[in-house]
Amino acid sequence: MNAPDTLTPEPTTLTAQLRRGNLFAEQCPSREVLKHVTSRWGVLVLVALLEGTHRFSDLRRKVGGVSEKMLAQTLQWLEGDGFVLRKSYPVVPPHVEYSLTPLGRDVGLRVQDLADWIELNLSSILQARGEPDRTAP
Amino acid sequence: MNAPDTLTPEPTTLTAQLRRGNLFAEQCPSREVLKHVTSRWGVLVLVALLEGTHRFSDLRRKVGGVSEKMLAQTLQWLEGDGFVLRKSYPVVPPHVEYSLTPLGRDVGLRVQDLADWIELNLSSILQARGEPDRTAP
DNA sequence: GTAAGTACGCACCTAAAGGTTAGTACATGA
DNA sequence: TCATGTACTAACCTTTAGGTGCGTACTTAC
Repeated sequence: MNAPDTLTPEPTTLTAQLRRGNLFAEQCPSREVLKHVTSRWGVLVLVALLEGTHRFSDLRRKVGGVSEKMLAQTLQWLEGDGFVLRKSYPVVPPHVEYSLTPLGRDVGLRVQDLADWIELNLSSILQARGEPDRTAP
Repeated sequence: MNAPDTLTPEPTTLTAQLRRGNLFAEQCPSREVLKHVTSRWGVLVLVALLEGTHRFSDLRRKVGGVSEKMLAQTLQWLEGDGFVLRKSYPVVPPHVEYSLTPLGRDVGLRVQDLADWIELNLSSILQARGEPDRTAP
């Protein structure tokens, strides 16, 4: 099942592999992107922004527990990857709006799908965990 | 700290919130599960196991860059959450097989969906990043 | 007059993730 | 006989994610 490296199981070219990205390869840039998207706050920010444009402090209030520093950093990561669009208005009390790019909406949906699944199946998971399901009646 | 508790934005009961899980709530156990699933190696292990049962060292070889320690720990996390089934045969060179539970297959599929999307759209992302797309001809 | 809100940057610090090395108890192959 | 593979654990160390607090340049509201 697990193929020794001597034989290439899939007939893909090197460039095709690079173009596609291969998460199993250690040095693949896709690992970085995955890290941003699945980071502790990245997930929550993406899901939050799926609901629409938010300002910085809106996000801060919505995502329970983020520090300002991490929120800023996460937004910069996601902006750098082309998932988030930052629009700042040069008014005197700062005003900045964050929204998702089309690319961001795409990942966001998949992340949300995962997040929703976990939320919905939480009690099953906790039961499997052996931790008595305290949510049960 | 955040969100005045005085106003409840959504008319859900406390038990419903607990049963469902709410990732935006700081102390919700779903955060833990999400952490395991979206951890650096958790993602890759889940995707790898979707292809079928693997032995420890098969996984180690397949997932580029994992240390034995982290692989073991990740597998224990996922086993603890009821996503992974560990079957050990008490033979003299140790033999252990890892596979997904039905619950695990469910999350795995969503994680794979996300992973696949990133792999496929990698070059668009890298372009958005401003990093010249080195995969282009 | 001052307290609060805005969107951060900077500096410092802790906790946790992650890596490295060694060791185990045998069996098989060179 | 020595090396290698197996599935780990324990001890130790490094790196980084993440948190805390401070400052800012104003404005609005109390």
